[in-house]
Amino acid sequence: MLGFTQADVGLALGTLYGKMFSQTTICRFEALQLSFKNMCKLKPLLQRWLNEAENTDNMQEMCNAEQALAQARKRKRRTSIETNVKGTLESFFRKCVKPSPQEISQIAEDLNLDKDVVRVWFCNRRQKGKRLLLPFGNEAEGAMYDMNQSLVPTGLPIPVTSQGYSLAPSPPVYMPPFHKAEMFPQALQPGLSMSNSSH
DNA sequence: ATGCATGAGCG
DNA sequence: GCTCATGCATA
Repeated sequence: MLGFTQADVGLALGTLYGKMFSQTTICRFEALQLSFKNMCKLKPLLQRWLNEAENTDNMQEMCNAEQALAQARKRKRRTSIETNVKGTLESFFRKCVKPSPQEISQIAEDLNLDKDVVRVWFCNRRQKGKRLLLPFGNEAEGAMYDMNQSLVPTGLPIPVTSQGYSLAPSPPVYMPPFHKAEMFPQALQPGLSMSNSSH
């Protein structure tokens, strides 16, 4: 509504509070795709920015990129994994969310991929499953990760394989007492939705 | 908007 | 090596 892009906002947060953020992070914030903790941390900053943006005329300055794109080409190039290979990785993931280094090597060999690519894939896959689904343990996946006994003081027997991951997550006896709308009400208010109204 | 990657921090 | 916050590069 205010005519700012996600990149604009990320940049403005930098000149405004010192800490800059990328378009990616702003996007993921809007889509509620960050961890709960991460969302809580960023919300106040974005809240403040929004107040500023609504009550200020001259904000354009802050949103002008003057980034020094003098990046040394050190970063590894993004490897693109074929969709059928991704499917195979997914099936491995369903069997075991946290394979041992040996198992990773085995999988990497089977799929003709670099060991580190497979390792990072599993890291990212776990993170992806965790960030959104954990708070709303309805669709099974999120609860699969850190089933610490500390959450279940009754000492329920949780089946765990020799690798240390649980195969059959017993239904959480502690239903999270909150919902999306209660956590980030402003994200659902029609007046604040930032859907692109152009093109 | 999202996939693969980096790096800090923690054992 | 893992998690977690974060982002470059690309779909």
